[in-house]
Amino acid sequence: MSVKNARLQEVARAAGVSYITAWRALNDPDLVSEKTRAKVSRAVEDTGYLPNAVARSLVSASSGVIGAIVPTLEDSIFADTIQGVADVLHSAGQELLVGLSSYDSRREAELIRAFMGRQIDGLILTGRNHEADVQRLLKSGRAAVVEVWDYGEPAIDMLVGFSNTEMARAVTAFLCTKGYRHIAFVTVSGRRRGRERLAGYRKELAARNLSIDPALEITCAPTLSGGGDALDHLMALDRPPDAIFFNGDTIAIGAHLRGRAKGLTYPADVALVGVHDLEIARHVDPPLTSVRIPRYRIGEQAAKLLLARGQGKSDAPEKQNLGFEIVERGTT
Amino acid sequence: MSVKNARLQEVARAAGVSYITAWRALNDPDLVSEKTRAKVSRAVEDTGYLPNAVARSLVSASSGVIGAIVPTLEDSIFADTIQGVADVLHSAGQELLVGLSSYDSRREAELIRAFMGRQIDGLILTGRNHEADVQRLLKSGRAAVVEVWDYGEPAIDMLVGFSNTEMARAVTAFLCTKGYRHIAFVTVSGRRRGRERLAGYRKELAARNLSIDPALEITCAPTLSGGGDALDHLMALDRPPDAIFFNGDTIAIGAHLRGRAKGLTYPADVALVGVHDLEIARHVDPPLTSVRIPRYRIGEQAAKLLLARGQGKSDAPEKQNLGFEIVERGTT
DNA sequence: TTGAAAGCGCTACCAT
DNA sequence: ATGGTAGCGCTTTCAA
Repeated sequence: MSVKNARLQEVARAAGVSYITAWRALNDPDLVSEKTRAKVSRAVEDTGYLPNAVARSLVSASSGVIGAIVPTLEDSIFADTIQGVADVLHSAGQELLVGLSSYDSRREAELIRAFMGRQIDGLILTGRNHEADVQRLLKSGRAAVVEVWDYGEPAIDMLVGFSNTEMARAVTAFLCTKGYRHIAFVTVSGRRRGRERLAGYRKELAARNLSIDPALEITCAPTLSGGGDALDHLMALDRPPDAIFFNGDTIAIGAHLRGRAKGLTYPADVALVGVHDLEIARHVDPPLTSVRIPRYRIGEQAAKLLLARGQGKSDAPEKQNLGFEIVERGTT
Repeated sequence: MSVKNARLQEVARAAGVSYITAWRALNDPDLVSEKTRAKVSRAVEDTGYLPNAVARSLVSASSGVIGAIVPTLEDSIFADTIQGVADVLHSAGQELLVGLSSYDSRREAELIRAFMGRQIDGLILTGRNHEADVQRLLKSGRAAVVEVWDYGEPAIDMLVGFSNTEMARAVTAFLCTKGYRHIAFVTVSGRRRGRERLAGYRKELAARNLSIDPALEITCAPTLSGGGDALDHLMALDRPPDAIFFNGDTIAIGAHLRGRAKGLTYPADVALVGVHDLEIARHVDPPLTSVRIPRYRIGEQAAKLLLARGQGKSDAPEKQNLGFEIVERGTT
């Protein structure tokens, strides 16, 4: 059963040509006569030869592999980004090594080291917060690095995303403009991005001289139920919010459905905003106001930057702020 | 900026020991004196040495990498399986190469060849339908293979999943038992799994002497809107169905929301069943009857089989039927 | 406990 | 148009 792969040497023997000729027939066919080429490709068929990309990587010091590290694939958010990366890499014949950090920067660091040891050509990292130990490695230039999802300073090298702080400010400003004054902010526990957005929310309230009420800043589980629970909690306060900014559509939709079941009306009883603009946001009743984030494009662009860098097209650090868009619907 | 990685030779020099001693200090530390070990690990620090896993793979003929090919990450279905795979592999220090086939078996074949050329230790494939050209390669034993998601015959080697045909039969039988007699089946266009399930649905209807009405077998887009459109279409028929079996919760939920907006009542006007038991199924009103599929566990088990095979723990083909469970809720 | 050297399969540079 | 060979960085076998 377990058969060792034929090497190019075997192919050459089977074709009755020298090793180097067989090599050229495959890698530089113009330098080889028609007849020889035919013999070699028959021999390839017969032997079931498949080039050993590991040996190639060793000598060429470039692996044709890109690494991408995201926190999780369990919500579709980062999965969409990975899909974008994979689609671009496929067209360039590059492979994709995926690492899941579970929002743990130590685990991320392990993955970075493991990937670097495999001579990856490029690395895509989620966020700009990485363990101190790996900073030197990341900046060593052994692999091109793109940080994604969080546009800001400082960056290791290339950067593709949008500003979380700006986004949270913009949403808060939007709600204020609509007349809401007592705005809650709900985030998923233990995630850094939530903290950055919280800062934006606070900044905007401060800029408008609105008070920051700690009772309105809460966390919940990253599920529909979690969002529902957050809504229950907030609406039971002595002074419930008139608007709730959910840091994610999943929890926003969870709240929406829970509230509807309890007889709440949006936005009369309370206004709701989510983030990500998942398809479901358009399909609940009333549809959910949300923020469109270019999840797939972030991945696409990151991969394109890596490919361009690989071809030496650019050596200057590239930074792309892809922005976001508030999509106003019935819940506000 | 771009600095070449230190080789073990440099480390040895910096530590003032021979190459092989440095090697042993890192890979077989018991064979080396305490003092030497300390010197070497200091030298590793100083040089920023990171072992070259590519060179290791070349000589050891084993890469420490597993490949997994799924159709897409765009619905969370396969993303959950990948997450399961990654979680298991992480604990074993193996890396994960991900390939997305877009439901295209030629693209899958390309990915298989590319992955095999990289000397992967194991390969996880979605489904049992693979291009003829790669069958030989898959059976060559160069990498351990697990097919996932579709339990049945024949299999290349190992197998983890559940029977699509049985699942569709069981759902159809469940609906018949509840008294429904005019059951529609909605599947997403162009996906093989849908066809297998269609066969199960037909088989069960035939077994009960219920007529198979081609007008009730339709396809739709893989979105909430697609499901809504399917509902509209079916309910506008001269003789609309009394129950609809949606091959996926996304389209089922889309139909559910569309129907509610039009004033339909479930199950009085029509019964709905989905597949996958996404969290949202429990949160719509009335909650959606669905089929629980062990998506994450499929990935976990597949990875575990691969690891066990790698350690030579088993060489017999392993097949695991993880089953499914109909979760009855308010829409039936 | 330490050392020397062959070789994994390929690419690239030297030839003829 | 075809051929020989050094060497990528590591693991492993044989020796001391």
